[in-house]
Amino acid sequence: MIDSKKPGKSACVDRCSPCPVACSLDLLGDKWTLLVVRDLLLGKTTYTEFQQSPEGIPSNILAERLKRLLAAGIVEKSRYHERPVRYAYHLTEKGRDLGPVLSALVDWGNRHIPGTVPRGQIEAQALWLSKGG
Amino acid sequence: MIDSKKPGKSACVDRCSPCPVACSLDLLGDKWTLLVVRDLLLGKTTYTEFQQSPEGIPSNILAERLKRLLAAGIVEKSRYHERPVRYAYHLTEKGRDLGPVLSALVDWGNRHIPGTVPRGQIEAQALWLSKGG
DNA sequence: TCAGATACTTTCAATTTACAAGTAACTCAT
DNA sequence: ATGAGTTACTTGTAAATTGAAAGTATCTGA
Repeated sequence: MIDSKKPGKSACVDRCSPCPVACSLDLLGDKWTLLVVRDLLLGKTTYTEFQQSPEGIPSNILAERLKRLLAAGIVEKSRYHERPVRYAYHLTEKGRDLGPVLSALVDWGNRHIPGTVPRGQIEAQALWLSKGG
Repeated sequence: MIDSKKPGKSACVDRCSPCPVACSLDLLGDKWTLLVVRDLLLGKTTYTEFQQSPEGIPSNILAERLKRLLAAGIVEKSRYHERPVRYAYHLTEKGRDLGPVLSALVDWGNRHIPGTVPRGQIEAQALWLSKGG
């Protein structure tokens, strides 16, 4: 493993609210971060795989988000191949614990946004959804 | 009720991904939107109440987010008093269905961000959490 | 008539994002 | 051994979004 997290005794960095929702959103509240987590939960591991997702995350944003998730202890990075150097990203336990959040978003989207691919079809690909909700 | 939603046959406006997570995040994926939903779930109803939350949402952002939530059919607005005109915002069923998403964020925050106020203490104020998770 | 409350809107500097292109290290085919 | 291709990024820059502050409109009550 290459990067590590700092324990940090107290909570909310940006906003200094005591609310767990506010604190979580400081880290996760944007259009891209949870999509990277989704990809990781779906079993993707490399920079290129994340880039190839249908939403088309910009490269600089992806790099920045991976750094933040790494710093937050939500993902970890490892070299899975030397010469040429290749990296794999994986969720930590903290990251896997976001399963229920993603799961709730899938359910809400399925119920209220017509045309979204149903939970069952995602389940076929993913491991987390079966136990996530 | 003052504003209304358009049904709209298909789904994802911005990104045109079929993923329910991506579509949900197009609407909800930022630092403030879900905090307004949280306040609504906690029983707050007026513009001023939202502004008074400890996170201190900027006034222009609040106005814009309320418009978006209104347009998306997540909240509805009503006059609860004439002369002086006073407005109350409430969640629609679509909005109340975000309860599990917020609930999952509370659980994740409580588990992984030290110093956040525990679910039990929020439950005391809110109705949604007891059945939301 | 004048301070105070509610519900916003406007202005503008600063930050963030998106898009495109570039870089560095290495492989493999010719 | 040269040159195209792959992976994993970084850099530059224009455009969009945000944040902080101030302003506007309407009404109340002293």
